[in-house]
Order: sequence, then C-alpha cells, then structure tokens
Amino acid sequence: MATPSNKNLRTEVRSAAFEQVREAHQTETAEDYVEMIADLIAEKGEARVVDLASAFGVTHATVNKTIARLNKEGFVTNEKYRSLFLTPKGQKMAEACKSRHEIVVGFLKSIGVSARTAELDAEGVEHHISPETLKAFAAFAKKKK
Amino acid sequence: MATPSNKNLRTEVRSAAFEQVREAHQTETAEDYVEMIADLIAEKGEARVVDLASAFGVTHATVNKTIARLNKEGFVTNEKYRSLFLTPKGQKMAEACKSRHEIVVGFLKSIGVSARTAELDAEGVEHHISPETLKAFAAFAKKKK
DNA sequence: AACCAATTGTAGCCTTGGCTAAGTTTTTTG
DNA sequence: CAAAAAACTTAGCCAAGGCTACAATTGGTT
Repeated sequence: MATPSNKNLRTEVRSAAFEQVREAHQTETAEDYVEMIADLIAEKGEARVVDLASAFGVTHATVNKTIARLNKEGFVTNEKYRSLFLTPKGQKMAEACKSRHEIVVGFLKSIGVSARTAELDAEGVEHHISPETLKAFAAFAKKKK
Repeated sequence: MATPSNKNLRTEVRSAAFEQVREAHQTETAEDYVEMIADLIAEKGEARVVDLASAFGVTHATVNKTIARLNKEGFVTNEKYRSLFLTPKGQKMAEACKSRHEIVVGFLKSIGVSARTAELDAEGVEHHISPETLKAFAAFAKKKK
C-alpha cells in the first residue's frame, strides 16, 4: 500500500486512533491534577484538597479519591489532613503538561482564536495532541510571532 | 475586570474549562458511534455490531451496551439480531461530526502535519473544539489552499 | 432439514470519576 | 482555651465503558 487513497488511510488508521483516544483518557486526569498541584504550589505556596476541588469544579470527595489513585501510581505524596506534594515523577509530568498547554494556547491565539476560548479549548485538546502535531503548533506560532 | 492579566484570565476560566471537558466526554461516545454507523451504511450498505467492534477495537459486548444507551437516548434504532439504523436525530449528529472531523483533519494537514497523524489526532481533538475554534480552523485551511 | 459457524445478546465483573452523607481532624476565633 | 468553622477522610451510591464467559439466533452448506 504505497500510496493509499484517503479512504483506505482512514480505514487503516481508525482503530488505532480510537485506541489512542482511550489511552489519552487514562492519563488525562493524572495530567490535569499534577499540573494543577504544581500551579497551586507555585502561586500559593501549597496545594490543598479544597483548592483542587474548587479549581476543577468537583467535590472534595472526588478529589480525595483521585489523589489516592495518583499516590498509588507514584505521582503525589500526601499525609492525612496535610497539603499535597508532587513526587519527582509528578513534577516531571507537570512540567511537560504546562509546556504543552502553553504551546496549544499560544497556537490557538496565533490563528485568531480569542484568549478565553483558547484557554477553554486547550484544556480538552492538549491531551490529544501527538508530538508531531505539537511540534507543528510550536513552529507555526513561532513563525507567526 | 476589563483587561484581565493572562494569569487572572486563566484562573477565571479554569473550572469552566474542566466542566467543558467533562461535558465533551459525555457526548464523545455518542458522536463516534453515530458517525461510524453512518460511514458503515454509506460504505457497506449496513452497520452491524461486529463492524463497530472491529472499527473501534473493542469487544462486541461493549458495542452492545453502548448501542443500548444510544437507543435509549434516541440516536439509534435496532431490532434484535439485525443491523443498526440512525434516527433522524442520530443522522443529524453524524453529519455535523463528519463535517467537523474533515475540517480538523484538513486543518492539521494544512499546517504541515502528516496525513496519518492528522487522522490519529483529529479523532481525539475534534470533540473538544468549540464553534469559534472550528471556524478559525476552517478559515485558515481555506486561505492556505 | 440439519448442522455449524458467525453474529448477536446477556450476565456479571472491574475501574474511573462523579455524587451525598456522615464522621474526624485541624484551625480559627470569640 | 473551648467552641465553631473549615478542611479532610471515609463509606457507599451511580453511570459509563471496558472485559470474559456463556446463551441464543441467524444464515450458509451440505
């Protein structure tokens, strides 16, 4: 299949695409939480359950359950009734996410999307951007500037 | 707050963004299924459970459960052991999704992303694109052509 | 017509990520 | 410093979307 038609390409790639989406969904929450924890520590000196709940718009019970999972998976450390910290693994992930987020927001603005919408859409879009596309975004936004 | 700083904007918009993502996740499956059913009917004359399972890379049991939900929600009609059909509501949704999908793929290609990656990423990205951003994508791809 | 393979359906399990409600611990404040 | 408020934990519920295993139906072949 040296030069597949668009239709064949689409068919061929289909199930891989859906699998990629399912994988992204599994890391999405972890990414959002570590990034938010890093932001909160940077902005306010500490990250508390109540801050995360308010930032995500969910209840503190939900935050608690998620934190337990992130702890188990080695992204977060926490002592009972105390504020949250990132492990080195969590910090690394947070940095990558922050950078990716900024690239996506900057790119959307550079093609004329409003700042508000850029923020809103970036939050959903960023988890589904491959390295190749991210590179294209960064290159375009840079050229545009 | 007439001219909010970037930081304030981000904070202000945050929880709305996450809520938007959660909403998108709730419609995502419905959108993928109706679009796939429409494609299958167009390509092969009918849409069967087994085709959907293979296209999405999941088991037929999973497809079955999802179809039951889509039926309950009025997107799909099905008789036992027969192929699947879209309701008018489902057809309308399928058309909107197909169009949006094509815009996203075309746009990604227009900024230099390979056809394969464009397809892969579009599948995840398309559910998180607001009308404003979609418009910007379409305008850019058109200008580029 | 009967059998076999493929397809479809059903039951039951798991994880994630929501929620409410009730109980603890910490912190603030009168 | 004791009481009230705030923050946190825990338990238990729900729906979605995965899965395996088994049951039922359909459709082709012989």
